[in-house]
Amino acid sequence: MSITFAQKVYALTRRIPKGKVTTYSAIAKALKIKWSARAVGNALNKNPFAPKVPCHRVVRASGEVGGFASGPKRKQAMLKKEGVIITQGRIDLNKYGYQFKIKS
DNA sequence: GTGTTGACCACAG
DNA sequence: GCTGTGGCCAACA
Repeated sequence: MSITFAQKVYALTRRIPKGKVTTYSAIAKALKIKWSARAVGNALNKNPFAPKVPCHRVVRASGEVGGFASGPKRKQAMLKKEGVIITQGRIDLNKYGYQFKIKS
């Protein structure tokens, strides 16, 4: 059984440290498909690993929480609980923006 | 196999 | 800052 794109997304999402957030683009980049954040969102949307994969830690490149299955409100509250300060529905990617290690 | 949809991003105006 | 356009990917009908 080969590792699929979605599997990689889940693996990386699970890797996100607490109190930090990442963007779909960041994950896409880590997967070498930076031009396809859509596929990342699609994989997370299905999110078969719902409780295992902290999809709420994944936000848009603009810092907006974007959309979530259980409602963005729900995710924002959780992020805030983790220590992420959200302002006007946005997250300071400058401070909480987590970046995956990308091999050259 | 084709067409549409989707939790998107980047660029131009 | 917003709108419109083009683009890639995966999954579903």
